[in-house]
Amino acid sequence: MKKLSRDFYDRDTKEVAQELLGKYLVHHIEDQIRIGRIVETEAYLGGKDLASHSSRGMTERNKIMFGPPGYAYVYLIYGMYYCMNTITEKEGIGAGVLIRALEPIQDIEGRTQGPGLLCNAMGITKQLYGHDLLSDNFYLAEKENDPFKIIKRPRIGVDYAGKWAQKLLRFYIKDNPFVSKR
DNA sequence: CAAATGATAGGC
DNA sequence: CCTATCATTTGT
Repeated sequence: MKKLSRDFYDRDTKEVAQELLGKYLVHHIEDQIRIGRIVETEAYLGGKDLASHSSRGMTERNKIMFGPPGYAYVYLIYGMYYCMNTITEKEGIGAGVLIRALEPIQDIEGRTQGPGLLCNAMGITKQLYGHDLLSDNFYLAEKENDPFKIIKRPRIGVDYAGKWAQKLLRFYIKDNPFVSKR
């Protein structure tokens, strides 16, 4: 499988979010290789996007978002679940793409239809915070040639973000059963 | 609909 | 320093 290059992430966040659909998330754990196909993403912009952690400036938690593209931003939410993002665009922007759902491909146990569940099933924890996605044990890989239709919807669970909550920054593969409900 | 559960951002 | 809040999930 072909690893995605740094250049892939160094582009407009909305484009990266859409093109991430269908690609593979690969995590080597000891002698296992866990692989999931990305079926749902959300774009989190830098600057004024109130739904993004980066909208209130750089903090101890989100500073990795302001770094160079192609790194993982993993954080704990609601005290019990991890969420994983990939950093996009140039250093200093603070943008990224949240991986919301995966289709299990290999060595995956449990459900993957939701940001918290998928991290659990993939074995993603905060030890992968700031991890380079071009490394050998944790990376994203190119998709096979199989076409699908992309649906655009408002993001989920970000009602507090005012008008930003209604923007069409959530993307998923049409008719894929592994996309999260709601 | 509410609880579980802990890091953290922002107010004091 | 304190505490309301949160890019969630599950069960009643």
